[in-house]
Amino acid sequence: MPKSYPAPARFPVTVDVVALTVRDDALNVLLITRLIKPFRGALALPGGFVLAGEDLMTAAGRELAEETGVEQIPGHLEQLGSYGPPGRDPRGDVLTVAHLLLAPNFPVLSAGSDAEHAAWYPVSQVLDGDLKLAFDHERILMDALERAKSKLEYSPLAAAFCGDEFTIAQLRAVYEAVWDTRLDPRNFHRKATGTPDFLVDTGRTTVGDTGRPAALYRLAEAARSSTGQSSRTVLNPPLMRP
Amino acid sequence: MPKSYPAPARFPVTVDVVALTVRDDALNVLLITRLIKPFRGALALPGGFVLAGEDLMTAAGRELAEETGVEQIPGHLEQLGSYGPPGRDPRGDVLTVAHLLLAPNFPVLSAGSDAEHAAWYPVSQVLDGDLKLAFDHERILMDALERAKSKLEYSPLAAAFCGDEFTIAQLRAVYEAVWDTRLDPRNFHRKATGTPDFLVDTGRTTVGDTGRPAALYRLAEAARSSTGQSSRTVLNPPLMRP
DNA sequence: CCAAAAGTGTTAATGCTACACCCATGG
DNA sequence: CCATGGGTGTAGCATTAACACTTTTGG
Repeated sequence: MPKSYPAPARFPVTVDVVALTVRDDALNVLLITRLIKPFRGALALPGGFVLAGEDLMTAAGRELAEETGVEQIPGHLEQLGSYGPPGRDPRGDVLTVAHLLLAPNFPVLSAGSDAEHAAWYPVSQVLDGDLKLAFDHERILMDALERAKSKLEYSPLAAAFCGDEFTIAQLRAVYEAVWDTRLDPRNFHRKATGTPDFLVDTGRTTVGDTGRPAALYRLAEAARSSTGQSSRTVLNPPLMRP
Repeated sequence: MPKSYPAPARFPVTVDVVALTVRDDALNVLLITRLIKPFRGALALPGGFVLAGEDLMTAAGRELAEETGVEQIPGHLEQLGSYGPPGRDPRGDVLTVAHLLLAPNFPVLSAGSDAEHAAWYPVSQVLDGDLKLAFDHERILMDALERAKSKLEYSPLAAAFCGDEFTIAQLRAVYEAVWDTRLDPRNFHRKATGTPDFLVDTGRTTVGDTGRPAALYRLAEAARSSTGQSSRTVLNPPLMRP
């Protein structure tokens, strides 16, 4: 921070959140319909301005909560990267710090007309060009998707898409949705259960479903704590995309 | 960017650069000695304020050039992540966007007394606690190290530490320095040369060195273009840390 | 010829893919 | 007892780690 001659410019800083979940075996992203000035009526990532003295992660969680009506956001939140400032907001130089949320399929409150309307949209519709996003949010979404895909390979974060307890098949559905591939159920089962420090058997099973009941698993403690921005690979060997 | 009621705070934004290189088989980081107010006399990462209308990556390159005296920075520059704002700068809320430079061992101009003095320092000295860094720069360095380590596994970026042409042994020295391990020269050779779209033989060899001359390689074109923030793994299968 | 570093061959262990097969439940 | 999905076994193939060995230079 030296060289003080050029006046240190000050920038408005926003946080945006790419919230991903798996619904009906498809990857979905949380989008809001903008009600105000730039890109009014268009779809955009939820987000908003960082307040003075506020932590980035806190701001991301707060904005998400405000716009979905959910107090406690479930899942795994991490920083994705920063974009801008120049040329991404018609109002001027705005720096945005994008975040990535991997979450179970939580219900979004259909807010009243005075708030932004938030809803889940299949990612495929954005990729197909059926849905256009405001600002540079499509680029941010692309980066988020790539990050999510690669995270599943070497981290236990697929479980962040599931609830506290889940079956191997549900976990496999996450991989299949995010990677957009089919995986062999038998081999996936072995690899998931055979990976050390990944899953623990709760001893309980599903009931009432068709077919044989599936064992319920929980994330291992060692895997739970991999919450820091930089944490060493837990999945060893990694699960690789075909 | 909705909910305009809380006045959008404006933040000074800085870019910091973690420049890493390999010198004498050890990983080194570029640090400056601060000449001004906060943490005066302490070591810090090179960096400075982003100017209005300036791109983040451009700002990082500019600051690095200003503080090292080198016009064209060689190597691979990418964004690492953003830190703050609260509680990291005694002067107030400052947001910093950290960057990571993987570069060959380029000479740093010992600047005159009116500029910050930049020099390479062994990373091990920082890790051992022999060197203390200003602000939260030690944390940023830690994140950078983890990023660099994991990048070597699945990307061809180890070559960014070498010049345009290099031997397999030089490339191996990079892996050994960054990962702080020893690798079997024979197996490494096969893996590096056998990985598709990674290295191309220039047909030329080293001369004058002790022992058998080594073949000189260059990064393959396909690997060169993996400059985007999100680019699919090129090294397949990855080189894994022992 | 010797030392030193580059590069190749070989083998045993491991891991992965594909698929046959059995298990446990609901209807 | 049949359909449906959960879960296990296994054979063939690919990859790896460890190390013996050959090659090519300088002294």
